[in-house]
Amino acid sequence: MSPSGQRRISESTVRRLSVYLRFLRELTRQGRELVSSRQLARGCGTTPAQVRKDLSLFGSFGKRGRGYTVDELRRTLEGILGLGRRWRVALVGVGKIGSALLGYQDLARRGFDIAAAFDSDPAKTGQVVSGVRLYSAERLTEVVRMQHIELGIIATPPESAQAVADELAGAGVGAILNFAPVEIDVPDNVTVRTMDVALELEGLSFVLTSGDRMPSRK
Amino acid sequence: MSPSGQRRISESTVRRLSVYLRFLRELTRQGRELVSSRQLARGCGTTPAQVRKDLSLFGSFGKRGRGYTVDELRRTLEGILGLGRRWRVALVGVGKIGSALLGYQDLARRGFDIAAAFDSDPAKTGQVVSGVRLYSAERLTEVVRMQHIELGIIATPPESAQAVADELAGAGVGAILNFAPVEIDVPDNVTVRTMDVALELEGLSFVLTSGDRMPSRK
DNA sequence: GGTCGCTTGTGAAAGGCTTCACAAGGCCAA
DNA sequence: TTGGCCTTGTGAAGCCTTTCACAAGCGACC
Ligand SMILES: NC(=O)c1ccc[n+]([C@@H]2O[C@H](COP(=O)([O-])OP(=O)(O)OC[C@H]3O[C@@H](n4cnc5c(N)ncnc54)[C@H](O)[C@@H]3O)[C@@H](O)[C@H]2O)c1
Ligand SMILES: NC(=O)c1ccc[n+]([C@@H]2O[C@H](COP(=O)([O-])OP(=O)(O)OC[C@H]3O[C@@H](n4cnc5c(N)ncnc54)[C@H](O)[C@@H]3O)[C@@H](O)[C@H]2O)c1
Repeated sequence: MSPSGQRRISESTVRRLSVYLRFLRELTRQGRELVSSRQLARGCGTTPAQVRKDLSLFGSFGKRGRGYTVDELRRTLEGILGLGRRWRVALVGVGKIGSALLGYQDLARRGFDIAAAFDSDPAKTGQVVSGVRLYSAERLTEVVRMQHIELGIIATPPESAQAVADELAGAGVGAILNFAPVEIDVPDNVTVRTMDVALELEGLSFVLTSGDRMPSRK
Repeated sequence: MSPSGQRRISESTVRRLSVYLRFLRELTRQGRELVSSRQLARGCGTTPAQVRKDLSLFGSFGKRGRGYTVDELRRTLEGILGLGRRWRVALVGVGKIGSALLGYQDLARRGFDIAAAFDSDPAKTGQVVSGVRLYSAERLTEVVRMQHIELGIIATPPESAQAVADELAGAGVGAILNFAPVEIDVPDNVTVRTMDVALELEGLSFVLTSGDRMPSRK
């Protein structure tokens, strides 16, 4: 899929590719057949040149004078992002946010199956919620290994997050999405991304405060 | 707080400032008094030079040979980020994720009070959940104006997100945190940040796929 | 007071990302 | 076939961010 083996792709490019993909899926639903870099840019909050540059890092997918075939580009992006398969995900911590995620169908729609959930609260284990079995946290390593789970989501209180991350990493998980508002350390062969709601709000607070109702963003 | 009026501060800097702040609060809880740029960097996943450069955009807060005073730097960052006050937030959409957010105490702890929540489902309105009154979505503009709410959180299905954003913007909200996995358009005087869980997972999928599972260990 | 070890603040260099600008190519109508 | 119009793909330029490297400042101890 990527033409020249090892080009370093920036995180911002990858993020934009995901946004393009999200938009392309919407266009597919709408039955649109072709899309230009300009339209893509408009729908994704970026510029046409940026769209073309992002895509050109992986190959030539468009037709001059015409644009891109929605369906073809969608499949191409899925390939680039590694979405030509389904991913098995472990959810750790089935409290308020964990339960919401368990019932969140968009994850499965986009290729991520929560294969098992874990909680340290004995009252919760054993249940099946949204079709997912809830295991005791003690069985994490065992079940993750058995089910060849490659992604983990941490939805426990911050105090437990590091310990959970250690266990996920030890069990062979390659990447972790962390909802606990703390920085966590993992070995170099594991990737962590932290989503912190209040931190995002703080960013908005800064924008409103330093106040220059800025030229928006691109 | 910012020494020279209008320097443009990048989004990545602001994000790191929030991370530093989060870490400083933890150090405060631990009773630490001083912290160096190196320790800050270690705890926040960045480099000492980056920490110093970020802070230097706003002034000189440390003491050579010693480091930074935890408490002082914490308050300084709160000031820079506009957290020297509390923010009133409207939550729109009280479903699975909206309910989780209503019960999420970290928001209030970090300065963001959900002052009102809105849902289009008549069965939900009128209730008080986690101390927050649930209004009919029809009253959004009215209540947002009345209560001088400046921030909005969108937690409705993606189909409604744009309409809700329009209404929030029209009601005077200056910034929006959007949980619906769609790009939304707003006037230039409004800032939107979208949090898309599956999009983050896609980023992890890319990393695992393009897979130079790094040389890792030393 | 003087020396030593440590850390900040900051110009300058390096590196990376985005924007520009345009040649090349596709489509269509005449 | 030709001309007009449109869009891609891409080197190069421009801009921005990160990293480097070091003078200067601080505290401690002799
Ligand atoms: N509630 C929200 O809307 C929200 C939003 C974003 C992030 N978060 C973060 O997500 C995390 C969970 O928040 P919550 O509101 O769902 O809390 P919660 O208390 O409702 O749920 C936490 C769950 O984790 C379980 N748990 C605790 N330690 C565990 C361990 N070691 N292993 C397995 N399970 C364990 C608990 O039994 C509980 O069920 C927190 O870090 C919070 O900051 C919450
Ligand atoms: N469930 C999750 O874990 C999760 C996580 C991240 C993002 N999201 C996103 O958050 C949004 C909500 O997801 P959910 O799972 O909570 O769905 P949900 O169906 O449980 O809740 C949606 C709520 O929004 C209300 N609503 C619909 N239209 C409205 C309108 N115009 N005004 C006010 N309220 C309206 C509905 O009555 C319902 O209560 C979706 O966009 C989803 O993609 C969900």
